[in-house]
Amino acid sequence: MNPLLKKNVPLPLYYQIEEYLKQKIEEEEFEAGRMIPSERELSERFEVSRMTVRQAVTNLVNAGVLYREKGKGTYVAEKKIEQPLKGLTSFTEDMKKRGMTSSSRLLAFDVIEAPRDIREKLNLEEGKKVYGIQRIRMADEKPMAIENTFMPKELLPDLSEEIVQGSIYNYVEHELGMAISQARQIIEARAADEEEANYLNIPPHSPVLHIERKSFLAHNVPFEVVKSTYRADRYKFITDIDR
Amino acid sequence: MNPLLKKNVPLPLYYQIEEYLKQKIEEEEFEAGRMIPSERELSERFEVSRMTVRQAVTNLVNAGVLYREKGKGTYVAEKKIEQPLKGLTSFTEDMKKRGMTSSSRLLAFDVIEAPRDIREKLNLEEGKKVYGIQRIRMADEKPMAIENTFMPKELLPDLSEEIVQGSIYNYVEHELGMAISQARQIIEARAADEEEANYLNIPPHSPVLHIERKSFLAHNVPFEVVKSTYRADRYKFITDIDR
DNA sequence: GTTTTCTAGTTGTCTATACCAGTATGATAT
DNA sequence: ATATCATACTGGTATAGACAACTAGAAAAC
Repeated sequence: MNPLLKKNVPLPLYYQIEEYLKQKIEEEEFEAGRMIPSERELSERFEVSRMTVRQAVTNLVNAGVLYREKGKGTYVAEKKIEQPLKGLTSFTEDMKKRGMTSSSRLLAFDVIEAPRDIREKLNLEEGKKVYGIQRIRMADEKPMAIENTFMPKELLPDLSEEIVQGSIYNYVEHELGMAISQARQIIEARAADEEEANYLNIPPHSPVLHIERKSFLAHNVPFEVVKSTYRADRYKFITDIDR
Repeated sequence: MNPLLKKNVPLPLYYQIEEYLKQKIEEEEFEAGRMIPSERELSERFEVSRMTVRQAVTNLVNAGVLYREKGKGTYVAEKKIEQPLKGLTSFTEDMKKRGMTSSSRLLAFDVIEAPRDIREKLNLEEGKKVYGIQRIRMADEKPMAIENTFMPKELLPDLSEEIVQGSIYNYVEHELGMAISQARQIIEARAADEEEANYLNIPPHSPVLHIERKSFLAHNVPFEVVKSTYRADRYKFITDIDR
């Protein structure tokens, strides 16, 4: 029996071939732009039919790991550019990816009646309470952003300052079992007002990057509105687009 | 011969089956959440082998149109929510979506030796030529942004002012048959310099939104670098995130 | 009535084969 | 030297069948 594949294991052969190919690419035995063995070659080597090899290769082509050229061969694709901000990242994760340490100073943790714009953005009725959390976010010990977070009290009845000091997203996803599925961000340039300039330790009227993020749970339930003001001299927003 | 498929036409059978299924879904003969005929049923109806039907269905599953449940059947997926600004949009499309008319004033259309930063971003060797295109972008007849586009001459040897006045993306995709697959954008806030303020008709040192976009063709071939400067009082950047 | 077993139907995996359609290369004819 | 052709590769499409894994419901056993 061919020792390359385990035929007594419940893993499909095509899946094992996928793993084999991915590993060889990882080990750079098959390099980007180089051809991998042909389908017929692989089918002989693994002692499986060519259709089985094709299933493995097709999956990797769909995943963007390989690409085929008719009459020529199948090649290893260039790695996709790294997705720094794909998905939702917390400030902490974001700074970590940028190679900076992050810390934060809690300025306010209140339960307030939702102001009108927040109420509308969170689809709340008049009089409903929200958490209003204000923090200074620091990167490498220096101020990076002011962050104002609003979340409906009814969705998180037991939110505390301690939890806020840790990872709110972690708490929501793992403790409460709610998944944040989508978000929309609106990004604009502004001039810092006196208060912002003061907190961020920059001259008044300096340009700042203002980001408003609205996050949704499953079924498009609004979950939070975060208004952030970043120092423009320290922060650039990066976003990748796949078509 | 089975009249449902044209066997004397160069279109693959699996492709014709895909089209058939998509049409039935479009016509709501197969509704969301409802089961489509089984693979065996389809293979009999079309008088093709089941593997051919599977190829069609697999493609639609990968495209998110259908989903399979082992032992039960194959179902029509719910339509995805429309992504307003997902994907790469041209200035024209962007303004259209925002309900504004767009126009543009060409300030420069040059072929120049690539400056160092552009050369590095486009992976070009020293001395290679690039198009340098400068435009004022107007929305509702008023200045909205300054746009500086750089594209390698070798990728588009026959680019002309006329093409630039139209849709470059259209030209690239449909005339040249190259597909733009990915892009990265870096967004930051700045204070407008004298020249920018002048072109955009805003006070000097006003905040502006600076967006640098780098687009890629297939296989991560860099295709263009666009540096845009938007009036912050008129433009907000919106981005949606799916997890 | 409740539980278990059977059965028919579904998708999942896999084989062995065939022929088509592009590509590259070397032999051959000009 | 330069075309042209033959050939031997590559991936693309398609067949007919087999058995496995899973689901739902009907039939049988209790």
